[in-house]
Amino acid sequence: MTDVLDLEARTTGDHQSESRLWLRLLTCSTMVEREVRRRLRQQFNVTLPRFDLMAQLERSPDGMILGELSQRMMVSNGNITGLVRLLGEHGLVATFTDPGDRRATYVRLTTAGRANFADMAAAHAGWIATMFADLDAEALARLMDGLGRLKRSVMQGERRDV
Amino acid sequence: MTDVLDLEARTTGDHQSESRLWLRLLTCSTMVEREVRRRLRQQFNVTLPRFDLMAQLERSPDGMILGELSQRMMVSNGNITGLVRLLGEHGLVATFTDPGDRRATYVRLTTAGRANFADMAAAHAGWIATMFADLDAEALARLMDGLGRLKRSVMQGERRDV
DNA sequence: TGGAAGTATTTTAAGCTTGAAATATCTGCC
DNA sequence: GGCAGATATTTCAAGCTTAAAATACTTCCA
Repeated sequence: MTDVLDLEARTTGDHQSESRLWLRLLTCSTMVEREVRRRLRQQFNVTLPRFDLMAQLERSPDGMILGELSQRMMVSNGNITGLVRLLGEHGLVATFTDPGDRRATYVRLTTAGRANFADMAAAHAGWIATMFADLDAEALARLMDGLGRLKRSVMQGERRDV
Repeated sequence: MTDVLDLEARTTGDHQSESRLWLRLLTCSTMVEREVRRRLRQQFNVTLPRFDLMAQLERSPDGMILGELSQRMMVSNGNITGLVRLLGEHGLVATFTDPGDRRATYVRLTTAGRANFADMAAAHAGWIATMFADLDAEALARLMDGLGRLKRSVMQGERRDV
């Protein structure tokens, strides 16, 4: 049904649907992110990047190398350096050098960090559930699937790029 | 089929599906945004916030008040002040005070700004289309719909909040 | 009229983020 | 052994972003 229109689009360079979808995706993500930032600050006096870093560490009880953290969080190495230093000063994470490779630094949550994060994570999940409340299980599943495809599509493009 | 599980989830405070969906949404949005930032910098030597601001102005040929810009871009007022000053110094936007309300400042694209933006916008649409290339028309429509619901759901929650 | 409350914007201080250059260490090969 | 290239991290300067306080102007109503 849309084949003719698709062909038209590809020849004339009309990319409206994609651009509009991107705009909406960005709007959703910004709205949720702003709200999460606001609540983290108000209720836990913590910033989103610090929360995100702790969330990554929570999944690796044995610690994680800085570079891996940087990859997973999709931010620069220099960024991680500063965040880890700050969290370290607050006693929420601890670092140690890999004895087998003295270039590498491992980070892990301290006991205090883990307890602190558990509180925040529970509240966080609640905020998200509230914001997503009007989506039923099927809508959630559909979105999950569509975004999965999008993720693969974007990664595919990046691979083509290199 | 999922009713029992849903009930279980609501009683025990399990919000996994929502949290996982949020994580995936954030990943997609970050990936696309990073790529757009990179290309804007490399190919046009411009930052994403400046591009976004010009994109807003492009839709209002007669100009827009700073506060409206701030609302539409979902950023703080102070942020807009700085961006507009910078773009003004580069001759891409011009500002003038509303004669009827001397508190308000209008901004609009200059001719140079409009021309500059047209180039960038065309390239931008192409990048997005490439990144979204593996999604057919139906997948695009489905995502558009799902994100529309999500957007309304989040806004609903914010309204409840006040 | 006068002033209280509201609105538009700017300023400020603190923190995040980046890309690129610099530093330190490791690995593999001769 | 020793050196070239790869890898892990830090430093740096520039720019973005925010919330809150300050400034400037407008509106409304007694």
